[in-house]
Amino acid sequence: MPELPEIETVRLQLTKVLPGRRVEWVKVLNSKIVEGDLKKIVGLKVEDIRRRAKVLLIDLEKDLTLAFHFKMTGQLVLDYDDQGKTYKDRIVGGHPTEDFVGTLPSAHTRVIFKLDQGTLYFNDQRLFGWVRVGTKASIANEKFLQKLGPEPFEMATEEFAERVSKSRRPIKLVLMDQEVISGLGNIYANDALWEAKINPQTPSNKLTDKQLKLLFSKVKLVLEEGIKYGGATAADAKYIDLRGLGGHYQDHFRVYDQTGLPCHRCKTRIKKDYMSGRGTYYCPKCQS
DNA sequence: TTAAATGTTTAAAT
DNA sequence: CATTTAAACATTTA
Repeated sequence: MPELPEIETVRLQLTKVLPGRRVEWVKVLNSKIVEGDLKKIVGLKVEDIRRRAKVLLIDLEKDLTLAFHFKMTGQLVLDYDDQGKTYKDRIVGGHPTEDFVGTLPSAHTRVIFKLDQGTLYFNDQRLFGWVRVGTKASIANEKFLQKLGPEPFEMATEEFAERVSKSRRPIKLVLMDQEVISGLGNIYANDALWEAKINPQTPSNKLTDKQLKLLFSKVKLVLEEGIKYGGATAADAKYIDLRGLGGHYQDHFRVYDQTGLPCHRCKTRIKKDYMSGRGTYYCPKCQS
């Protein structure tokens, strides 16, 4: 599920309660998604929680780091008081499913981290995600993190323009290319292009300086808004209002998942095509 | 029954 | 070599 804003939302939530907690034990329910020996972190205290692109990083004592990638359906649920078993005692983030509010561990729980206070569950129904453990440096040096392009909020406009305009590929695919700019996925790429009035098929090297500059500002705008609203919880509105958890960016989608609805600018119906197998939403009039 | 889903990797085709 | 598309991963839901 998650893109940069959804992971950032989880990070902000966990930062409130996780630092200082000690790991009592770890139980791996599906070893397929785990790399490294999670036993290494037993007895260690959580020090910091970071994010790089769509990867959540939990730093512990002894210079160790846990790295989580949620891919399409990963989620973290922290039952922070061990009060048990209702959503009232939980922090949830990631792909919204009934696991947020049901009994844990669930059928999709892959790893359980028992803390001195609270329990953290990593759930992932499709098993695309992963959890890795290693020294801070070894995690940072892994191929996946190594290849990532700059963070949108740490990149200069000129750098964005230079990296993006180097490619002849369609701009939407370039925005989603984590080696060019990291953190954008299908929702925010679609929405940023609508904001900038650029057709998703436009070859990146055909964009004018003006368009590149505008696009970069819109990229940051939609990401900021995603973070402001706590990320997107997709169409599963049933999980949104329990505690105000799960995020509300879906109420602010520009074009993503808006097929057939009127464009907010010109009322033309939003169209859906496919690019590289991914749903691509745009206004055929103002993004022509 | 078929299609699609907020992601990434790999192989195969252009 | 650059680029593109499709398939793969595994599961659920419309």
